[in-house]
Amino acid sequence: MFFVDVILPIPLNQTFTYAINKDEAAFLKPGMRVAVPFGKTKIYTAIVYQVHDQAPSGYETKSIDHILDRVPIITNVQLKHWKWMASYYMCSVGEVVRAALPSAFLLESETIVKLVANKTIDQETLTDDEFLVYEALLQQSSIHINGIRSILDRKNVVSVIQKMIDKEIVEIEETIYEKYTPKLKRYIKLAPEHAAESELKALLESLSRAPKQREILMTYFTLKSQSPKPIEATELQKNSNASASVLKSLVDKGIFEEYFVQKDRVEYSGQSTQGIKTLNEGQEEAYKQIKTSFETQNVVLLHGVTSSGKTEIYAKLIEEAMASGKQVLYMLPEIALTTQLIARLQRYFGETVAVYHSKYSVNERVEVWKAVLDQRSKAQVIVGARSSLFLPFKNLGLVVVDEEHEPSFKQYDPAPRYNGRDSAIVLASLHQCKLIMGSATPSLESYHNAKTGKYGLVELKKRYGNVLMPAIELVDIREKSKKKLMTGHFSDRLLEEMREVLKEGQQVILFQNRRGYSPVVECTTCGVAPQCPNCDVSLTYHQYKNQLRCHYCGYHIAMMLNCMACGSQTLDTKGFGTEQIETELKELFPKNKIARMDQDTTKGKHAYLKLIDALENQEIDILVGTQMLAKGLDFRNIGLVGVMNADNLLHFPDFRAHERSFQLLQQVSGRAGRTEKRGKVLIQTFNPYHQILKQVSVNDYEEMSKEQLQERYQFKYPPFFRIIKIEFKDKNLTRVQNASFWFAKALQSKFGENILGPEQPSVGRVRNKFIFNIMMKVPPTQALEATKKYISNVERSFYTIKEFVSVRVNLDVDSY
DNA sequence: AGCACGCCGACT
DNA sequence: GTCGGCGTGCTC
Repeated sequence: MFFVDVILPIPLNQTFTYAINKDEAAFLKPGMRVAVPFGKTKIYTAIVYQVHDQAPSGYETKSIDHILDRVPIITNVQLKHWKWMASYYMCSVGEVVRAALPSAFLLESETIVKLVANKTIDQETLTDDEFLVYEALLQQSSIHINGIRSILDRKNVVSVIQKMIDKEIVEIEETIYEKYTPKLKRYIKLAPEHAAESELKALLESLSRAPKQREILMTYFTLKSQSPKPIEATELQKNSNASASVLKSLVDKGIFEEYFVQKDRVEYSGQSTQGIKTLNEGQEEAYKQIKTSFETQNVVLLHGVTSSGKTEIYAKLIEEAMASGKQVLYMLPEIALTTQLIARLQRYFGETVAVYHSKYSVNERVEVWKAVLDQRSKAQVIVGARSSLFLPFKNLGLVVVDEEHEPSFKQYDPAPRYNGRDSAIVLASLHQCKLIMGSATPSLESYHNAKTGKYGLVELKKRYGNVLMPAIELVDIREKSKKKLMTGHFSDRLLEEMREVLKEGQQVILFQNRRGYSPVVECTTCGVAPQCPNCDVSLTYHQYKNQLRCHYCGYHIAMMLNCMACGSQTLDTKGFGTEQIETELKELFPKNKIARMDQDTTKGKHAYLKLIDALENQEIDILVGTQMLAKGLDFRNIGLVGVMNADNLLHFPDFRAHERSFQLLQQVSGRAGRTEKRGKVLIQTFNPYHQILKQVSVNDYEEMSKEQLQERYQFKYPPFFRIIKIEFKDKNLTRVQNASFWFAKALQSKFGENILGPEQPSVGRVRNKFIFNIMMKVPPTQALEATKKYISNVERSFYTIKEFVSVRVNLDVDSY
């Protein structure tokens, strides 16, 4: 008897054991997929973890349904890495698998309904619903359960089908189908019986009365003589100017044969068009330092000011890793925002660059996966967002983590709540390769790690081409408004500078942070603001659709005319988002072209690119935008960057608010003046004496980090203490309250004052579920393993309490 | 997490 | 009297 332990993509922290026969046992290897029955009805895709002959006790094993792969699609290193992630981030391996595999690899069974064969049915005995199903099945032979839902136009169709099963009219079947459909290219060749030279003349004569077909045939021979490569159907059609039907008739006649070859979607057909730029002196020096550092360190932090040319240094390192035939992973925070960078890498490395991230279609992702697995040269360099670290690398030679400080490397909502940068470090160590991370404003954790010798540290303080850092000026808008020098949200200084820059034909970027400060609608009579019915937040106003929307659950309604509370028509849009700035700008600068970049205007697939292009082609004079503007955009002609209001950044209730503000302001400032002319940055604030703003204005990262790290130390925050967040969710307020207090008490008995809360977060209810959080600070001396184990134990006894079984507990390790 | 089983209120 | 609400418990 043989058995296989498999991992199922579900949040249960265990493997499941199935029976297999001897042949299967010899064939199955860890990392292959099998389809297994699970529970009463479902069939799931599972990952083989190990094959053995130890019969489990205590339950009957089921047999596997069938094998889905011929070779493992997951490597042993991946399984190791995923196990580490599951244990470090306190989730099940199944949850990691779910996040890691392209969904096309994880098929689930679907219920299919069919008529029972050869049965006469007395239609009189059917109810209306049953008749509809019956009639539909006469047409289509089998229907998907969702299809029946739409036929009957109701959600609960199971009972109807159950009745029909009882009456023996229909039967059901669980089938899994392959979601992945490789894209095929159609090729044409001459049928073998006509291939002989002697046949040719006869063939052409036979077509004398079909000039179009003859034409195609002639074109075929022309193409064939030009190059020996296979001839594509579309190519043939295009060259002979024929329609698809003419070609088809030749195929039907048996003169041509068509055949299909799998085409890979993800290909960049271009060659590398230019070598890597020669490094300048500063870059060369940094490069050498990195190399030296790599001799003793596995991780090196490259701290280089904005526009200092970090990418070229990465490129040089990548080139080197590639030269020894190794794979390279280049991780970025938000791939959609970096088309510029991808284009650059493709110029350097041509078709060896493949892009991978969650917004690609499932099929594209499967193809990249397979290309990496087979170590194909066209996926030697992978550029991707955090999920690209799940790819099946076999021969990883270098990992680059660009914009290392970006918060979007952390996944918050569904488990695994992992940090892409940190997980990449573990990945690199499993592959015994080096990792270079870079940023203009490193995260304090990484900087601290570098300063204390855990990572190597290389600094690059000069901008490329010795362009000067922009001049940063703080504008006190409290004083300005006292002196009546504000026009809407614009100070006289900002307007002055804008006019100046525009006059010189340069462009302006205005930055309006939205987080925590949205355009809320309020009634000026009774002071009531419309709330989301499902979440504890005010709805925000979206001008371009004239809607009120909830950022948390997506709820939206049309903007009302009358206040819902008092009925008066005195609703006013308060606060100021990008829309309002845009409106003001249109009045202030009627002659200039103004555009806006935020979640609203970049919804469509290419909307973002269009905006970037327009900005690059100088079709936009002033661009107003949110956070998005801060991320790695490289424009030549920005003379001025204006920050509308720096205060709402600084006052965000989070221990990282100061660090984040510094990073954001520094990054936005970096958009200004990337050419010879020195750029200018104006930061409007109510509090120009704030430490962080002063540090931003003189570019003093060093001072900022020193001061912030001191505070972190004093208040027991990372990088000195770890933070584990425990989140409780339930639709009953009292229940979550009780649950979180119970949990906190259990932890306090062991960890005392290092347990904070429970507290209701600033948005206390989302999608009709109430939320409470406990924060746990883990001192550096406290063993992390043991701490996690303790939490798990508390969680286990927590769930034995009846009242709490419905409460969801989410653990978030390093929740920052 | 799903998903089926099972026990109580509002309709034919 | 049924339908269908969601509490409870299990999945190799």
